Amino acid sequence: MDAAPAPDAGPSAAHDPKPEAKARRATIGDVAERAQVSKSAVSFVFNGRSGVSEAARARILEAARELDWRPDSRARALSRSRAQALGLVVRREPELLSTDPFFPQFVAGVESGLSGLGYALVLQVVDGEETERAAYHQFARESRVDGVFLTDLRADDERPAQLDGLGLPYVLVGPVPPVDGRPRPIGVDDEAGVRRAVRHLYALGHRSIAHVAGAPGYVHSDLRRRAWEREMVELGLEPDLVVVADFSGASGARATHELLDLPRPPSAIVYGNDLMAIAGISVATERGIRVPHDLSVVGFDDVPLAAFVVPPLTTVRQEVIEWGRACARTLIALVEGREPEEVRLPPVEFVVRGSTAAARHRPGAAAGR
Amino acid sequence: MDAAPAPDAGPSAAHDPKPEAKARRATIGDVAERAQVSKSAVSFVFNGRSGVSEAARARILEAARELDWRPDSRARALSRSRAQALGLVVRREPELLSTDPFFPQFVAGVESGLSGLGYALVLQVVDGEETERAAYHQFARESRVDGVFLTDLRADDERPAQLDGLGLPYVLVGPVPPVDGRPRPIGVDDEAGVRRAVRHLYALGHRSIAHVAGAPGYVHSDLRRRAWEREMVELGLEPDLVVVADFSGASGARATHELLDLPRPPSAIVYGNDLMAIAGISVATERGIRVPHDLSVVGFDDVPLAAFVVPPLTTVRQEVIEWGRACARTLIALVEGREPEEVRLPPVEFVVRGSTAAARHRPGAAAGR
DNA sequence: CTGAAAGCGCTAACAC
DNA sequence: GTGTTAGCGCTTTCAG
Repeated sequence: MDAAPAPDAGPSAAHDPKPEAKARRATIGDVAERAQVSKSAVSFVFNGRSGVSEAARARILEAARELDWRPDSRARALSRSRAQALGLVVRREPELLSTDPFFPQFVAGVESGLSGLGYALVLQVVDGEETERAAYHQFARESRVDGVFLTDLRADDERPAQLDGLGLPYVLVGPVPPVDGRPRPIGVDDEAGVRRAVRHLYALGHRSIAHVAGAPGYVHSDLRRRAWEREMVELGLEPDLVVVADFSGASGARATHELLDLPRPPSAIVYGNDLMAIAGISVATERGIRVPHDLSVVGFDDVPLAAFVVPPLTTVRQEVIEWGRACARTLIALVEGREPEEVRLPPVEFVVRGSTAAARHRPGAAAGR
Repeated sequence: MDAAPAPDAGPSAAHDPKPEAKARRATIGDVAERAQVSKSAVSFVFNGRSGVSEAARARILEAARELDWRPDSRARALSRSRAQALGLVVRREPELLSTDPFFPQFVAGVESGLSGLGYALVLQVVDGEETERAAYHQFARESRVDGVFLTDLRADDERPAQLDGLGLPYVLVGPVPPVDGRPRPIGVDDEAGVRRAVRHLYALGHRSIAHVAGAPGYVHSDLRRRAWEREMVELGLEPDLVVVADFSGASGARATHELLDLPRPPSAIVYGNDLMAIAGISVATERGIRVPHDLSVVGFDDVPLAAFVVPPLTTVRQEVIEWGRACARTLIALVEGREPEEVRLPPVEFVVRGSTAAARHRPGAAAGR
């Protein structure tokens, strides 16, 4: 208590970051001066433009290093009329947020696509349609970002039209059917994954294969459901055992009960995601139905836990990180007015683990022919 | 091939957002003109400062609405010398990224704390120490953000010192012991959760309680481990059964094998997180050891799946969203030079499910006394 | 209470 | 090749 006006007053959570290093941050002018060149020369060097002699260039780089100077992103953004940032608006129900394997992986992929290109990723989490719309509006009107990723597309999604109106470039992320006049969507082939799952079960002798669908209205839920339907039909089976759930564990449990309560329960279930599948296994086990002996189960996503539940989950895996990277690169090309490279993503992978097995012949079950 | 220089050339994923609406975005000048006032009047209104008559104020708001104008964040950032953005650098190994329930929830919480305050969240995912350091450096030197969240603190973490050097404000996120001269950390009481888990098992008659620790070097891993140790000692038990893992499912499985291979395997295991615990259950089951009949298991995190595995996992839950919100508010106060409010987070919750049960008296097991 | 004017730090024409 | 200069759109003194 002897240091008079103590610079650090009070036991707060605050942290005052000016011990004395409040020395004005270097600017492009300082660098130019130190390197004996004009500001534009410095600018040119840091923007990869020609027109600076090798000698000057070396001095500039050296001066910048000595001053630890980097172009101020705010000033740069203002004068280039570009934010140098890309936006991602995530709309999620609380329960799904921390379960969804997509979001973190996608973000990681996007980052790796952005890396070194001078773009930042601006994230916004919203909880409803209204706030979602407002988020895009704000991104655009405040020039926070130069473009956005559109994920979790819904049937009749209004966001593409909204963004067109706002003049904000975007990439459609997901297994979305292309629409003329719209940017081509970037996504993996969910359909192929589901079809392989159904065929796999068929090959194991299953003829009564149910589907627990994800939240309706989302393109990826509906697509997975239709893929199941189509494959069933192609195999000559009736696609009648479907329960609509919402991707949550609770809904998966509920749907499973519903299916198992049927007079003729299915011998296999294809779930719209792993979370529902794992909940389904839990429900079956609880009811004394052994997986995979009495019931085969397939998930979708291949969450890291999938390999560690009992029994290990047979599921469909996508390379989400790769996917995010491709989206980032495409969006950058887009906002910079360049032609994006053709995107070619690895196909989905069908991962067979312990939750699927040969169908047991149950008397009374709808066996083949 | 007849439309000469077609404005939309090629079947690309690109999307050109200028159908004609390239109408120059409104600026503060347009609003001022329309409202018959000066630019500063508009600025004052949008910054909540007094000095504008009610009439003028109303006209300004009306004009802004008509023009759909919002202050340009880039220009505002430049003139206020503030980015109006907060940064989060996430360093994660690929496998853990999509499993970790913390990250998405924390982000959601931060967003809800930011909401309406005009700050954006800038995210960066990095994969190593070097890129991590570079990320903070870049955030600071380019003035991308006004402050950052520091998560996943490590013992002897160099980031606080780095950020002090860079003059970038931060909040420490986690169950970190406070250090004088540093901003007070914001976190929940991991220790209490682990201690409750151990006491719970003790009350069930377990005397041989092992711990599978998370990645060493992280404050939260070490804290959980020490909490287990301390509680064991207080209960008069020997804290000798500990295996160091790394939070991944694979490591949890390995650690579990190791413990079960012991001549006198534990009757209960407290894991550093749910993922390892679930992998542990899987391993035990595989080996013919029934959970909870032969082995009790406790996790940490309460991932959404925890309730749906077989058996449902007894675990410790934290209110991560609430936590993120508090961090956001504190950091904003910090960067704005205000005194942050005292943070009071809800205590951890111990969730008892089906993976713990009374200890079975095994002959030869180290029973009480 | 209102208006004019000087920046914020950088980019990009445009002369030299 | 290199330097000069005028903005980018907003905030914020400082006169009126």
